[in-house]
Amino acid sequence: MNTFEKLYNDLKRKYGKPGGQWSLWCKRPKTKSEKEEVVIEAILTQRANWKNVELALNNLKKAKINSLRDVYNLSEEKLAIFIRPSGFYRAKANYLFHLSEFIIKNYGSLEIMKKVDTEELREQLLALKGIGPETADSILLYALNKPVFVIDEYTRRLVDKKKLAKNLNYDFLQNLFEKNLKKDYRLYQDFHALIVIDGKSGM
DNA sequence: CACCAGGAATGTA
DNA sequence: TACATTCATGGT
Repeated sequence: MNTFEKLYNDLKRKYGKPGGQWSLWCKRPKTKSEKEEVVIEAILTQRANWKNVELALNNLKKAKINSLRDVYNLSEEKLAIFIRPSGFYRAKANYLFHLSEFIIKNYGSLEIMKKVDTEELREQLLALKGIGPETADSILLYALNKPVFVIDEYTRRLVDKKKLAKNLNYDFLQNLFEKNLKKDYRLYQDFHALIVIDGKSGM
């Protein structure tokens, strides 16, 4: 067992199955609706406190906006009002609207989108405004069950602290984790969640 | 009251 | 390539 597999086992032993905010993202299998919720949350959670994401999500649910198609049928202005608590709301409304438009118009559903090659999907997502590597990979991993390892600030801190690498570049770290782990989306989902949970628990 | 959270785009040198 | 700034709300 290598360093990365050991690290996963340690975190798993310490925190168990990822809960709280992660119970949905790490749920398997997810319903169609749950996958779409993950896509929406992937945008809302950018540089935001999860509590604020929940407030925004509740606003959407109260307004019966539960799908990407619902989002696409809204105006950006109305969307912005609902997601206001998540911060950067004008920018996020714009990002989320265009992401929904992209998925609905090009694929119609996440189930059909999932059939496309992972690298191609990643390129397409990265071409959209407001979607960088972490958000793109979060959507691929948690909404489409594609085996791509998500890198974030907590991952960088952990890699730095454990001295697993000196280069903290996104693509480098992603490749580092992927080449040292079994290519399994379930492992990637839980591992990344545990890294964030561990990072937030102080220390 | 100051600080900051699952980022990403834009501007400057 | 490498930083600095901007976007914004609500929790602590």
